[in-house]
Parts: sequence; structure tokens; C-alpha cells
Amino acid sequence: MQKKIVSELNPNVSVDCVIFGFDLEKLNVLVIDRGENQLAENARLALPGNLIYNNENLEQAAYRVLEELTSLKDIYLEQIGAFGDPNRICKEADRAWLQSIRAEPEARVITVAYFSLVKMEDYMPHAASFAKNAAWIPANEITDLAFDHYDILQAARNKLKEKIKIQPIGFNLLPEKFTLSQLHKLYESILDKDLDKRNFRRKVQKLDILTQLNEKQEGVPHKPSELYKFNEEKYQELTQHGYDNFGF
Amino acid sequence: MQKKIVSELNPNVSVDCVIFGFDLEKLNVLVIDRGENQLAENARLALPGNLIYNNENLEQAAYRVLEELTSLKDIYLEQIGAFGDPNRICKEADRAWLQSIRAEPEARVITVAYFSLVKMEDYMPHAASFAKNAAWIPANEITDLAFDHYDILQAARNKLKEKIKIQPIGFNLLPEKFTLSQLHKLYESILDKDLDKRNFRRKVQKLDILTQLNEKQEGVPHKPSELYKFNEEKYQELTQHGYDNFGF
DNA sequence: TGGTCTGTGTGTCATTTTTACACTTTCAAA
DNA sequence: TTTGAAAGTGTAAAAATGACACACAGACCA
Repeated sequence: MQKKIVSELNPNVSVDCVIFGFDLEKLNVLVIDRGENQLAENARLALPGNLIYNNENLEQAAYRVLEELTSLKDIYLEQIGAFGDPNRICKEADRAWLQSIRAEPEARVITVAYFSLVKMEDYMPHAASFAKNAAWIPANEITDLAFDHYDILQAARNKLKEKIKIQPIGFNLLPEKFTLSQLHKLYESILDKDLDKRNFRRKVQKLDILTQLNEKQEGVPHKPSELYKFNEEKYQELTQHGYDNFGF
Repeated sequence: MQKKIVSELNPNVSVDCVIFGFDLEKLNVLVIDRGENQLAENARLALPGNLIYNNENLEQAAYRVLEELTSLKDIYLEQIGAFGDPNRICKEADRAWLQSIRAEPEARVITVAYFSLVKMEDYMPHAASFAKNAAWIPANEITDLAFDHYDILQAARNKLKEKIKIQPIGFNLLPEKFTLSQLHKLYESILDKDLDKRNFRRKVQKLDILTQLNEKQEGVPHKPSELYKFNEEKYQELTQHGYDNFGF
């Protein structure tokens, strides 16, 4: 093995990822459980993140964090922004934790936050053997996180809310085949408000980016729903011609 | 223990500011001229920016850069995002310049970009004695900048475009008293497209955030226009009740 | 086999919003 | 007094939005 392939960690810059998943009912976030040692109940949880290497760019660092945790590649990823209050490490438990994982635990760190959208079925931490301490937690049940991660989470949800109004990125959160009701519920979860069923369906139909599969749900105790998939070509076409209003 | 009064510069994190101004005709950006020494014509120009101090937060750093350059305070400021490609210092002229101004010119730096909106009349570099090398340049005439500053500028323009569609921040770029035509031209400059005059005026009137002053323009060689001012109270009222669509 | 339960899927109408479009007015300067 | 130049104004057609209710298909159960 050659040596100098390993670049140095930059002690002052980290990336953190808000990884969203959708369980067909509600929005979830993948968080790290830092363990029991006298941490307050909710502040046990943190967003996955790490210092960056000096030879990688910010987006690469975010992809790396994401892949190290989930083994997933080619995931939808978007920058939220930079967070860097000098006091963001003020909680005592956070300081203690940093002592245990960082070479320079007292360094001033600014963090660049990203959010990503994954199909939950592609990463189930409880099933995986390399599961570390990651877990999907419903976004609405999170009331506190390490450092300023709670602020970052809120910023992520807002960014996602704005983004999904102008681009149909929600498909990254759904399985290949999905029903209109699932899509409907996804939008309601993200926008955090009720949407009229018929108006929603009309609007989606008009976008014309879904392909009806002529397959139906099976095994459901009610009228089975039609299945759809996302039509990528149509989407490319639309975005290239400047379409930018999904209007929810 | 006495606190250090002077904090240290962080060698790895900087802020850069895209400072927009509007000359009642077109959008301008305040840039720094780095001087003649064999730099390519356009790459002589750079965005104002600097390393951050370890005891200030990112927004404070941006305000500091802005104030050091223009002496302006209480300016509209908003984060664009973080930029940090390891290769962003690849141009030879940029390396040479850094040698002359930085203690650690080869350090990996990530920069957090902000944009701000100022009334051009409040800062005229040619008039000021402490003018350094700053100059207002029409945004459309800038084709190249130092480092990745051109990318940052584009990101700033996009962010401003999105933002002005949902909040009436354009008023930060206009004098206290302005005409509807000036406001109209401002929106056209930012959105980079023509807007129908009558439809524009109707839309603005409906927002009901302008106060007509019952004063007219003077000295213009045509029918003088009514003057308006921005009604802050109305705006607060609207934003607090969740108004978020200016729909341009 | 018939009844119940549950989520699926569909249409219309009233209102609001958007878009496209042309002429008269007012002042200054020549 | 004429000219040039921007200000200011209304309407009609088309499109988008929002509100709203009931029949259908299959699973399950008695």
C-alpha cells in the first residue's frame, strides 16, 4: 500500500446530514444514538456527520458520511447551508462526547449541513448487521438533538418544503412502484398540512410525470389501488424547459 | 482567567459577500479590484471577504466584512451557502494574491457566502475618501472573478431571484421614496425577464404594502410619477400571518 | 352468501388569478 | 406649439384553484 493517499482531516470544518426517509405514513430521519452515559434523553441523538478531509469537496464529504453509514450511493443530496455558532458546543454532554471522538475536541468547528432523500426500504438499520447505532425516528417526534442539530433539522425540513413545491424530488422517498395515495400522504407529511384528495390528484395528473403501470396493489383489505412509477424522461424534459412550479 | 480581547483568525473558514445595489436601471455588485499586476482583465475583480475570527459567528463575520468595506450597518443579509472545492485556488494569479494577504496562503479554505442588499446611494465608493479599491459593477457585465467567486455570484443571483418571489426584500435596494416604474425595473432586473407593466402594477397594488406619498417626481422631462414608500407595518402583518407568495 | 369495513377513484361549479393588449395624460425642452 | 418620453389606466378570455359527496372493489367475517 502506498502511504500518502490518506489526506488530513480538517479540524475546523465538518458536514452533517439530515437523511430523510418515508415509511408510507410519515417522514423519518436517520439519527445516531450516542448511548446512555448520563445524556439527557433526547440529546442522546445526533445527526450523522464528521470532519471533512482536506482533499475532498464538501459534497463529497457529505456523500462519504452518507455512504459510511448506510452503504448507499447515488442518493439525492442537497446543501442546506453552513452553521457555525461558536457556542454550538455549549452543552456539557456534547463536550464530553467530542472528547471521546475528536483529536481536537475544543476546536472551533463550522459545519455544512446537507439533506438527502432515501428510500427507507433501501436501508433498514435494525436489519443490517453493521447497524452501529443508527435508527429511523419520526421527524415529528424529535424534540432535541446534540449541538445545534435540532436547528439544522428544522432548516432541513423547511428547505425540503420549499424545494418540493418547485421540483418533484419526493419520488426519491418512495419505492419504485407507488400509489397516488402514498404520494399524497408524502406531500402532506412534508408540507405539514392537509391537501384535498381530488385537487391533489388533478394537479399530479396534469404534471404528467407519472406512468401508470396497470398493476394493482395486492393483499390490501380494501379496493386495491393502481400503481404508478415516476417518469424520469418527462421530468428532464420539463425541468429543461424551465418548469418550476409544482404549486403546492 | 482573563478573556483574550483579540481572537484568532480561523485559517480554514472565510466569508464572502455579494453586495447588490440598484442604480434605478440595473443590478450592480460591489467588487474589489485587486490591481494590475499581470492579472487577467476580469479576474482582477473579487468579492469582498475574509477569514473569520474564532469567537464570532458566521453572520457576524459577514456583517463585519460588509461594515469594514462600506461602514454600513443594519443591512439586509442572507446566507447563500458554503463553497469549498479544494481546487478553488487553482488560478495562478489567485495563489500569488493569497501569498500577499494570508498568513497561511496554502491552507484549505471553505467559504460561506452571503448576499446583502444595500441602497446604492448609501455607499458610493468613488465619492468616499476611504474608498480602497471597491467599485460597483453591473451584474450582467461580470464574466469572471477570482477563485470561485463567479459561481458564488451566480448562486447569489439565483437565491435573490427565488427570494424576491416570496418576500418583498427588493425595497432594501431602493431609496426611501421611489416610483412604481423603478420598482418594476428592479423586479425585471432581478428576475431577468420582462414583466407586463399593468399586470405588475396591479399585483403590487393588491399586496398593499406601499404607501402613496402624494408627492411627484420633479424635474423629469415627462409626466412626473407618483412617489411611494414601503409600508413596513403592513409587511410585518403579512409575513406574520404566513403570507409567502409575491408570485412573480 | 350476504353484510360490513376501508381506502380508492371520480366531476362540477363558483371564484380567483393570470395573461394579453393600446391609448390618453403630463411635463420639459426645443 | 410641437415633440418626445415615460406615466397611468381597464377589460375580456383563459387558466387555476378550492370546496365538496358518493359509488366501487376487495378482504374479512358471521
